[in-house]
Amino acid sequence: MKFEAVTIKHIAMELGLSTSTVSRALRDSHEISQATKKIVLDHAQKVGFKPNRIAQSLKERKSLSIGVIVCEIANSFFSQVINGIDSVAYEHGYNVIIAQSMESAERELMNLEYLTSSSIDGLIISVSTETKNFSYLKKLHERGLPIVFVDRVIDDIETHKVIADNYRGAYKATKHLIERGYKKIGILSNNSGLSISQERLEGYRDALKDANIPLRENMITYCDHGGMIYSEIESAMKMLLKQRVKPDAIFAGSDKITTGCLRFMKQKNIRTPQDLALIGFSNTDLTELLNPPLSVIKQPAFEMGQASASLLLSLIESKKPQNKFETRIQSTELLIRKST
Amino acid sequence: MKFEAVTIKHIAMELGLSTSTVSRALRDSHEISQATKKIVLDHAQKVGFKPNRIAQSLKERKSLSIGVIVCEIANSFFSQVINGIDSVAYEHGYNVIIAQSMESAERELMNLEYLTSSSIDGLIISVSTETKNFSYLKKLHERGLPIVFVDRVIDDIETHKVIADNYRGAYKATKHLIERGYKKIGILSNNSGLSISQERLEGYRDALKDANIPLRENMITYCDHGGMIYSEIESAMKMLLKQRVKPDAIFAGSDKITTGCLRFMKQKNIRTPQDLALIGFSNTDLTELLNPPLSVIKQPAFEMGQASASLLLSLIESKKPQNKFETRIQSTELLIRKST
DNA sequence: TTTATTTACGCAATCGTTCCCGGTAAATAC
DNA sequence: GTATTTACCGGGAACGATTGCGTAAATAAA
Repeated sequence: MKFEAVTIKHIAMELGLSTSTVSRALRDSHEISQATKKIVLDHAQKVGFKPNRIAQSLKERKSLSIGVIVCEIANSFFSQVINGIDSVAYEHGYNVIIAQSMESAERELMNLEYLTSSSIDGLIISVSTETKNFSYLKKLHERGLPIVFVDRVIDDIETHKVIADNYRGAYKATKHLIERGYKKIGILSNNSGLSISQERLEGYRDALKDANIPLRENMITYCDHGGMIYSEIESAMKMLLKQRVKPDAIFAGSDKITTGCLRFMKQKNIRTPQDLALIGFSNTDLTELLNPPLSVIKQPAFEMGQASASLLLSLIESKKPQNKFETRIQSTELLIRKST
Repeated sequence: MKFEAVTIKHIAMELGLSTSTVSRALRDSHEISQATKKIVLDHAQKVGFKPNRIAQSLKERKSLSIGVIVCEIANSFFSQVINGIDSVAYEHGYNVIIAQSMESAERELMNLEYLTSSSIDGLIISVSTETKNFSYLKKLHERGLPIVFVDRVIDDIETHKVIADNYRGAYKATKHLIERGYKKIGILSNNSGLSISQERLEGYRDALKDANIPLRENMITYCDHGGMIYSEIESAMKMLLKQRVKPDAIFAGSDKITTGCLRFMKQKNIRTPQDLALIGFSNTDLTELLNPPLSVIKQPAFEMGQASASLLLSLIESKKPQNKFETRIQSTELLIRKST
């Protein structure tokens, strides 16, 4: 099935003009008389002419579309980020092409190759938990592809980055637990390779230190797939709970891990917060409706998406290569509810 | 900033061949000798040649990308649908370009114009609650743009449609409430213009009829923006509760309405299910963790996305214009929990 | 009246691929 | 030894829009 569109050539033929005149008239060039412009514009309107963006892209050597790679769309945090990206991109006439890595480095690489086959002007990416080899990304960056990292960043690559204040978020959450009297705080961290994990762990560590609570290494567990697989949360929790000194509170390192943790506790009939308190990073707007209403650290996901899109667009539209890059750190919000 | 890519022309120059030979070698044409093919392929591999999709699109007159318009990405149902679409599209080498209507007919139209300016090969759309005028969509369809409707369909336009079994879902939910002893069942329907609303309302009506419970028209309320605005849920609930015959159960017509309803009940200290039972359509995977765990009708969102994508691709890739269209009705799942 | 300048438009190249036509050599058939 | 086929490759025209350059006519300046 073909969708036959009206082209500039058709208009030129029908009006007995050249394609250049039509093109210029449509772009309101000063080289075309008002009379001709009117004729062209009216006719274009009548036949419903829409410039072919593909042809424009080829000519202008840009596609007016940006690629976005996240681990999963159906994740409240990332869907909000995408929402923010979309809002800014749309205003500037850019398309947003979305791809999901599903936390797989292999799928991420495939998406990367796919998106960059000359069809995107820039990339916003939040790397997968599995990603250890950044060489392809680095090569793309060196070859001049504008890239902005959001949430999960890579230190090695110098470009704009947009993150939540993970350190302070984790610090505040841990401090809050301590103030509530919890001293044995277990942590279910995301994959240890991720920037967010390291920052959040650091906030946790410092909050304990500042409260003079000794850090127990066996209170720290990792969910290598970011909670994508429920069993890893299960085994992390089991590990924490079978120790001689059991935790009295849990700090969860991501959206999926937080809700997964609650699911585990419910299954095992562990009461919250009486038996075990729970706080975690989360961006679902349902947390206050949960049982118990969950204390969470909420990230400004929508704003992060907006920021990364506008940074990317500035990169794309700047004439000369940039070398001054910024890392935007957006503050998190601590919402205290019944679970702590 | 430009991102200089290797072209077929570069390879031709460096190898002392013509562009046609290189192109044919890369496409494994029988007109090229094995030796030449190997030389070209090796060199292309070495310099990291990626065909320019924009140029291919222009030449082949197709963009290998499909447009998706939903009301909101950050909605569990639609993000799952998109996930399904993405999975199929990706396998077939298609890009997915996503746009959000935010339940606004105006934004929907803008998205439509934008996506169809020759840059998409087909469209998957779930119309907004506000959409009353389908003429633009119809015109596009008549001009040959392959379109598949998902979830919220338009009867007037004959093409493939993918929906959940809204009628049976609503019927089962209502029947379940009746079996539990609830007889005064209020309904918070989505916008009355939507196909899903009508189908769900019909299921509700028939279930009451089959149980010989008289239908009270004042038990039916509408949320015109699909729960996008919390206040409409609030006023609908207030309306239901101030009647002389108050409902003893609520059936909510969409994801946002269901959780909004629970939010309202929590705010007003209405106990569920003692004071008021609640069941609704919802696709969040958190419903069992809510307080109380929510009984819901769950739609096969991911599968619906997959189905609509494969139907669209079949439409796109069929040589001749189709005139046999199917409406795929996928069954819903009734999950009974504590709220009823 | 002659020359310079402006106005308004057409020609043709370009972006990167693909593909229809050829063309030339070697290989085979007659 | 000629005719025909086969294998292999290049030239060049598309796809649709943009734009530098050239040029006729119209106007202004000399």
